Amino acid sequence: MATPPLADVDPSPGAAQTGLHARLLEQLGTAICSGRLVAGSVLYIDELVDRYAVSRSVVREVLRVLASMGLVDTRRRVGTQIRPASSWNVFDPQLIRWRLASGDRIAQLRSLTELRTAVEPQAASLAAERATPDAASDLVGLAAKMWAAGKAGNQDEFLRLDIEFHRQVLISSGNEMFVKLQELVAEVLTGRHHYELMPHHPDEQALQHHADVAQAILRHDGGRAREAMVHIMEQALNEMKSIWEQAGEPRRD
Amino acid sequence: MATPPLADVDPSPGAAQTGLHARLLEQLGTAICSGRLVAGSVLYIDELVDRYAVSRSVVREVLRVLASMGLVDTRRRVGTQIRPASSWNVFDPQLIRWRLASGDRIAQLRSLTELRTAVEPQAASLAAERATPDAASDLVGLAAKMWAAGKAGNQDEFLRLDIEFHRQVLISSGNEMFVKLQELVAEVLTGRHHYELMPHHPDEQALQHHADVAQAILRHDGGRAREAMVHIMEQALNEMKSIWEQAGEPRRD
DNA sequence: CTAGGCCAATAAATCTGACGTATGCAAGAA
DNA sequence: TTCTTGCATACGTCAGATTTATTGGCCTAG
Repeated sequence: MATPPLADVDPSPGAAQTGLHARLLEQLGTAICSGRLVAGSVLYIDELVDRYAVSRSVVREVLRVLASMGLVDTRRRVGTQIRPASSWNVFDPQLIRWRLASGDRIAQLRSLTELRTAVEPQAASLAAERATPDAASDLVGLAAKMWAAGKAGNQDEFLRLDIEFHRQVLISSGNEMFVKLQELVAEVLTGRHHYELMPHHPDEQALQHHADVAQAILRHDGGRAREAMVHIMEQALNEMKSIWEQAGEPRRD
Repeated sequence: MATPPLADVDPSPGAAQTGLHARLLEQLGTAICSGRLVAGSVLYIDELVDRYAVSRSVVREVLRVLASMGLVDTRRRVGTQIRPASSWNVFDPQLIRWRLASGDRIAQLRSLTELRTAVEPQAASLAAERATPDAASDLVGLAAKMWAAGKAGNQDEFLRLDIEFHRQVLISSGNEMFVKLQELVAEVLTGRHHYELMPHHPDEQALQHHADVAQAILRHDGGRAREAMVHIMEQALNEMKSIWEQAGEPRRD
């Protein structure tokens, strides 16, 4: 009932979305994630065809994708039912973006950060075992550049290097799932979703910890690499906490 | 060229697959994951329509789903291109199942286990902070039952309780992503995918560690909960290692 | 000979109408 | 009350047509 009327000639919400499929997917995906479409409620193909003025092909293809994400469940003679959040594939990048853009933003940010906190120390430890000498040297170099950028107060450059550093560590861990996870985190940190992000203070300690991680990996010292990374994560976790502890106020959508 | 001819009247590979959509999705998904369809190679809708004797609707809907998983990329005037493994959404449950059934089985098992090793200690720590008294008591009860089943040598029951125990810990962590992760792990452990799995020896130490985790959570002692869970993970990791270190032999597909 | 813009071939994107099919629900029988 | 049967329904699948974006070649101007 509270669903938007149509999206025929809507140019695009934030970033340009080309193609009817992508646009309808975005519409329905965000509607479900935001809770505008309540779990248990039912959609009908013909109804969507009318409401959004697109063909059945488009609607059906979108519903198939949403079903593969666990957002909906379509059955004969019943229609397409919205599934509860517990059924969603919360690791789907697309779904994560929708949730970050919705009211679940804080919860999603928290889940992702906690996951990162768990994974990166383990990744650092594995990297110490598996990193090639070249990769380890690159890490040491990156840490040095971070130090320079931090001292110079160059925040943009620092953020870029920071992300690159963590990416290299996760790649060196040799675990493809860790790498994919980092891509998600990087997207959030880059502010590609521009929600009020932390200023990202590079302080003395953080710089030292990054250097420690690089050194430990170079020396194949998994224990120290993990330990240093834990400290980095604690700091990141605290920064995030300051965000979501003050965040309880409502937002536009 | 090496792709199978058709799947029109193929009943089902392992488990019953109902509907043309599900069957074609399975076919293409496993073909890509197994490497039979090489990254970079191109498929055409009409070609698939002919080869599998299904309508364009079915093919298009399947390709949309595969695209949302990052397995393929379909562009106008070009066709549908198989994407490299680095682009895949390796957290998609469906994709994980395909990979577990393919030649990537060992690598997938390793990635998932390493991820689990990283996550569960963190989850135990968070659970110690957040678990309700009821949930914590249940955990203690579960640990006790595990002890009993372990002593009695009841392996099936032990496995069931083991999975339930870890599920409860992850649920109590309050992190939805952790829970989803556990669902994947449980699926593998249950042997629902029946690949030769470890015998799963419940030894004295493992039993003690589970009890320790439960006790620590009950007392809100995050540090000890994490520590005990680390021990459990080390043991699980070693069991897994014994699998993939001896596994280098070729398989049917 | 190179760079930039025009044009046609192509394969996906979208639309449309029809028919098949499983299935939830209710009416009727035991 | 319970079970069976039949029907209405909304998705599943099919077939064909049309539109549209893109690619790569071709041509002209520099």
